[in-house]
Amino acid sequence: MTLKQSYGIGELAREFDVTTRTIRFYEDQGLLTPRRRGQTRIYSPADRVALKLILRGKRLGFSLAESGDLIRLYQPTGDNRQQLGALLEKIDEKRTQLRQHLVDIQIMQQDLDAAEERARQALKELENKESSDV
Amino acid sequence: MTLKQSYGIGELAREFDVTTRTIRFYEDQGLLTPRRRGQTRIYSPADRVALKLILRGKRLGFSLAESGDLIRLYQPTGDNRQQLGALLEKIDEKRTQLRQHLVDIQIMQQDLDAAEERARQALKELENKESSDV
DNA sequence: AGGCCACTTTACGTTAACGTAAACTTCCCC
DNA sequence: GGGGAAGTTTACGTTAACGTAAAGTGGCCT
Repeated sequence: MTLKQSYGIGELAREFDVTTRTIRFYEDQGLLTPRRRGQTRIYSPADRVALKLILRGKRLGFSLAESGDLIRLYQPTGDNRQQLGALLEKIDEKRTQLRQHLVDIQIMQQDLDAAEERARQALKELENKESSDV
Repeated sequence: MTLKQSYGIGELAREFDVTTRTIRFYEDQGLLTPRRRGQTRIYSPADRVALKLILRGKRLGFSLAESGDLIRLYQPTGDNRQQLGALLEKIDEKRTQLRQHLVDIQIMQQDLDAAEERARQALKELENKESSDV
């Protein structure tokens, strides 16, 4: 068995730990485009990848609209030079944004280091105090 | 001149490009604690740092409540062992979260690389087509 | 004194991203 | 053939994070 060809809505919901309501909402926003068998939705591997991307975007503080942009970046809509140019620009924008994210994360990590250091120091002092209390 | 001792609300708003409404809202949420001169707010360097942290958190997709946690991590509330233990746990949580962020960013950067590659390839093909059109 | 600015409080409005409930169909199982 | 289980549509509700408007205060300038 290679990879699944299609997924049900509940299946995806379980895998990514979201509700079916959420998945349908993303479709409503134009982020997912499942086909139908009768009236039930059938999701392709591409839909699954898109969903993954949306959730990753959420973790990084991207809005659904922004994630929509990203999804469209990966779909070969590239026809004329105009669009391709705009595409490259958008990619560059996102890159800049991600770089800022990296900086933010590094600063936060340093802050956490400092906070941990202070906490450990405070613990040490408590212990010293106790041993002198004996 | 070393560093400013205090800041006005408009001053901070300009520096960080937010509205005064936003700053007052953060105070309402307990994230900032300016003192008063008469009825106007006076912000300390610590408030300014907190505001910076909040906005950095926002860029990373943190809620105001989460940023509130972070702010409290940096304030030496550390009194008893209980609290210090809980503090260290929280720090570790945040660290884990930041690590996930890093992974997310790396994946996105790779995706962007791939998208750019495809776009450049598509451009190339357009050019080839044109040169054969002459 | 008049006017302008920066500040204040109070309070209702708004948007994104879903939650939740109701009422329905379809299929499968025993 | 009755009853889950999983899917559907429709629609109103909710929360976070502010926006926006109205009405007032205090200082400074000329």
